[in-house]
Parts: sequence; C-alpha cells; structure tokens
Amino acid sequence: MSEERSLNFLEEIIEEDLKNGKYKTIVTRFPPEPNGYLHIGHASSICLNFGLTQKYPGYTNLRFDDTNPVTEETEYVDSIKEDVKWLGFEWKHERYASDYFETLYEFALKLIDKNLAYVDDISAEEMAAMKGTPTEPGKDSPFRNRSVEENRDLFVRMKNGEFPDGVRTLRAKIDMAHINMLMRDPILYRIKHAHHHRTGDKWCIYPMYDFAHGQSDSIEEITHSICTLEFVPHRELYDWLIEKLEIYPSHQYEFARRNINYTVTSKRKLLQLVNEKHVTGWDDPRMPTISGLRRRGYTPESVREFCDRIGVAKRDNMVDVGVLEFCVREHLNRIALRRMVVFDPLKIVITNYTKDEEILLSENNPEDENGGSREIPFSKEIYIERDDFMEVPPKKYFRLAPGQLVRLKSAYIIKCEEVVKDAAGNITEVHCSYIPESKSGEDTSGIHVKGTLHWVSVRHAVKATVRLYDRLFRVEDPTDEAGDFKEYLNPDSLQVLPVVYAEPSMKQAVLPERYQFIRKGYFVLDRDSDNDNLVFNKTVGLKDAWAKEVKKG
RNA sequence: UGACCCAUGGUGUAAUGGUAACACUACUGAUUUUGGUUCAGUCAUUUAAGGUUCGAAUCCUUAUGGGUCAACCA
Repeated sequence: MSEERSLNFLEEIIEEDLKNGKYKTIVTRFPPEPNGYLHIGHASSICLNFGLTQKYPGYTNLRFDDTNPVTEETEYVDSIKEDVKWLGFEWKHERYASDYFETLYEFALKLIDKNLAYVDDISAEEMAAMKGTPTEPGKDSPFRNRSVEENRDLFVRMKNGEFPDGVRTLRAKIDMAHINMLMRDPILYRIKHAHHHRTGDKWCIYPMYDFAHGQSDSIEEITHSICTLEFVPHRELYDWLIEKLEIYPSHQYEFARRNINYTVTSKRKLLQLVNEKHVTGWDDPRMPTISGLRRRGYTPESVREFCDRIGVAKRDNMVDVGVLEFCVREHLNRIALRRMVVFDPLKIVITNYTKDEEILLSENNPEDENGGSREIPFSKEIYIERDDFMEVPPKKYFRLAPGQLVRLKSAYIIKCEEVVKDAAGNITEVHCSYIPESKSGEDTSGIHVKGTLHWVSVRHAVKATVRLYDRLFRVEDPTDEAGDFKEYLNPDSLQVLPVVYAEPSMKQAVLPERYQFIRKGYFVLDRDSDNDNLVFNKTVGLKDAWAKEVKKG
C-alpha cells in the first residue's frame, strides 16, 4: 500500500529542513488582500499552504494583507473566510497585517534610528524620474541625507496627520544604483488619509507591501512564506529588511501561478467583469471564483483534486479547463442522483398502452449499490428529447426513427410507428407501440436495442428552469490577445431554458444535493429557486461521444 | 539592450548521473438499460549546439525561446 508519490520542490525543501533539524515544525500562511473574491488560482495556493502543514507537522495561518485601505472591504474578508472553509481547510490563527500596524511603526522607527530609512519630500513623478531604469542607475533624492533626528521628527509628524496625502514618504536607504530596481530606496510608508476597514481613522500612514508582508511573516514566525513568481525580485528586499530589523528570519519561496485557459484569474479583471455587469456578480457560475464554482455546482473535493493534479512548479503554464471538468465529473459521477429531465420535448403517444399509469422504479446511482431507487410514473403520453428522434436518421444513429426500436430508461422498449405533422410540416408528435414483455427488470422479450432514452410522463412532468453555461471567453488566453480582454468574452456563455420537464421526484430537489440529468449532465439547484419554480445550474456536461461523431461527419 | 526566473508528448506534473513515468486530452476497440461509467490499447530519441562522463532530461558553456522587474498596488 506504499503510494510512492514524488515530492514537489517545496516539499523537498521542507523535508530537507526537517531532516537537517532547521525546523521541528513548519508554519505557513495564506495571505490574501481583501480586495476581491478568491479564485481558482487562490485555491492552488490554499491547497499548497494548508496541504503542506497537513502533510508535515505545523500549522497554517490565514492572514489578510490589508495595508491599502482604499481597496479593501469587510465584504471581501467574509467571502475569503467562507471560501477557505468551504474548501475544507482550517487555519490556526486569523491575522491581519493591520494587527501589526503599531509594531510596524516601531520597526520603521528602528530603521530610522539605524540611519537605514529617511523621509523623502519629492513627488511621485520626481521619484519615478529619479528611479532610473533597469539599465541605468537612479539618482539620490536631495532629502536622502537628512539627519536621524529630522527623519524621526518628520516621520512622527507624518503619523500624526500633519501632512496631506502624497507629500512625503518614508523610504529605505539602500542603493539608488542597485541592479535590482526594488532595492533603489523602496518606499516603506505612504500617507493616506483613508478609512481602514478595521483600524478606522486611527492611522493616516500605511506600510507598503514590502514593509508589511515579510514583517508579518516574521512576527508570526512563518517558516516557509510561499508566494508566486512575480515576487522573486522582492525576496532580496524581504531578506534585507529582516536582517536590518533583526527579527525572526522567515524565508520566501516562489512558485508559478496556475493559469487556466478560456478564463482570466486576476482580481482586477474579475472586478471589471463584475462592475461592468458582464456577469451577475462575483459568484456568477461562469466566474472562476471559488464562490462561482460553488454556485456552479463544483464540490470542494473536486477543486482540491484539481489543485492536486496540476501540482506546483516554477515554469509558466496554461492548464486546460478540461482537467478541472474531469475532476468534477469524476466526483459527481460517484455522488450525483440520476434523474430524468427533458429539455426540448417531443410528445410520444404509446398507442397500445391501455393502463392509466404505472409506477416504475429506477436506481438513483448505478455507481452506488446502496444508493437506492425512486419511483417514476409512466403513462400513455410521454416526452422525449426532440433530438432523440430523426425522421431520416444518419448512419450509426441508434435513437428513435421510423420503424426503429429504442428503450425508454427503466421502462419499456418502444417502436416508432407513425410521425404526426402539422400543416406546416413540423413534427407535432410521434406514435409508438410498446412491448409489454420488455419492462425493465423483468424483460422476457429477448430483444436488444442499442439506444436508451430518458423520458418524462407528460401528465406528471414538473416544470423547471435550467441555466446552461459555456466558457466565459472565446479564446484560450484573453490577456494575450490584442486590445481589451473583454472583447473576447463569449456572447453565448449563458443560455437559459425557461421551461424544461422533469420527473416528479424533482419537486423534492434540495440545494446541497447534486443531480445527474441522465444523458444531459450534472446539475445543482440554484439559490434563485422558489416554491413556484426550481432553477438548476449546469455544472458540467457528460462526455458526449455521439456529438463528436456527428461533428466528424 | 541589464538583472533575475524558466524550458520534458497537445496539456500538466515526474524521473535528483544508470535504458523517459503518471494523469488529462485525442484516437482505437470491448462492456454497458445513460453514445455516461468501467476496461484494454495507441500517441516524446527531453528547445539547439558543444563539453564533462563508461553513461546526461539531470552537471558545465553558449545560443534560442518564454516570463518577470522602472505603482505612494499587492
């Protein structure tokens, strides 16, 4: 039973650290900024950080990187917590960078006292101009050599609110000619007279990312601070600050963010889609957000499985959504209740059926022996799917056609006898005969048919609404195309079928339950449902070999 | 015209100097009361060129390609 699974590069680092005694336990953190909802890319980071401390001794904190009050809101904090929990993880401590504002302020003072930070009065424009370029060194600010006393005085006054936004900053004194642009006297604090979602109006100076993240890691004694590749150049500054501050040495490690095709995973872009109403909200089922996936019907298990399968590495990647879809199908196939729902009805009249009705039994899930079964009423008039009948069938079509036999799932074999049309030539109904000895479970007819159709009794059908989703974008990588990424939105990403016909047991449909509409796909009840109308979201379709066959021609 | 990161099938991830593996996709076929599921099978001389070595995807050099860095964002 020894499942030899190779380690990813972070696990290798950790095993090495554990083996050589560098650490006895490890501490990681998941550090979102509460300025948007979490998306599938964050799920990878969550699974990674929490997964590591499930595998190795230690724990994971949830830390909100809330150092920019103008973009952050409590609504986001709440959604993030909900999403992490939904994914199935428990954090040890819930922390906020804002918990540390006082300490961070002390840290800044310490740097000033060591003559490693100074207050600068130049404007943002001047600063940018003096920053240099990757190939040219920057220039020292004329305020770079202020005395420690003056810096201290000015910084305290910045904190006390004596200056308006933007007129002064606190910068680290490193090297304006440094080859790493981030080391060219980075800004540590800026003035923002803004209301913070947690500290209110207490502060008017706020630390920058580089003066908050590593310090928070250090305060929490995070051993392995894992972030994405774009922070690689920040590591040098991360280490410099920890060294100069003489605080707990956390270490930063970077991995490549996971990209998925036909969607975008950037909070900024997702926010645009929400604000400009291209979707109904952060949890629109088409969104790659955790809340969108949840509403779409994805299970936490399937999302975790996905993250596990795509792994972690340092190379750029573009994961096919097909993997995500495979993961939900795999899980849903095991747990979803099978139900029959006809989307586009064609009425079948079984001419030789003389009973008023009868109750048939059908299994809830063929994958689950203990899944039980439910009752389905059968009668003389039923609906089948319009495209399950063809007057002139192509080769290899084994659904209903004139003279052809077909089985109605969990019921009888029927034979098409007559096609009824209206004056315009449209097929209005199809008359069939049934074979009484072919009843499911007690079939003595000896007849074998290739096709089995789902159906619903006309008289007993329950009306419902179904929402079908397609990929949000028409192209694999919308951000890689010319022009605005929104030009590449898929105009047909949502299709609503206001009325579909479901078997009566669907009246009992409940939200957490997952359903497979036989031969259609997986569906979940949406919160927009009410007593008068059930609304279902399509999570993902079934694999469809026939559709492929048809496409091939 | 700089620094840093990266390069293995269509895709993602392994192989940690000893005859390239797993999964997804695609394609075959078998089973099937879901054209689903399940099962069996097919699909790469590891970006290139040198070098080290008995032996290189792995180490070295160079080239090529991709990515990142000049927000008072994170």
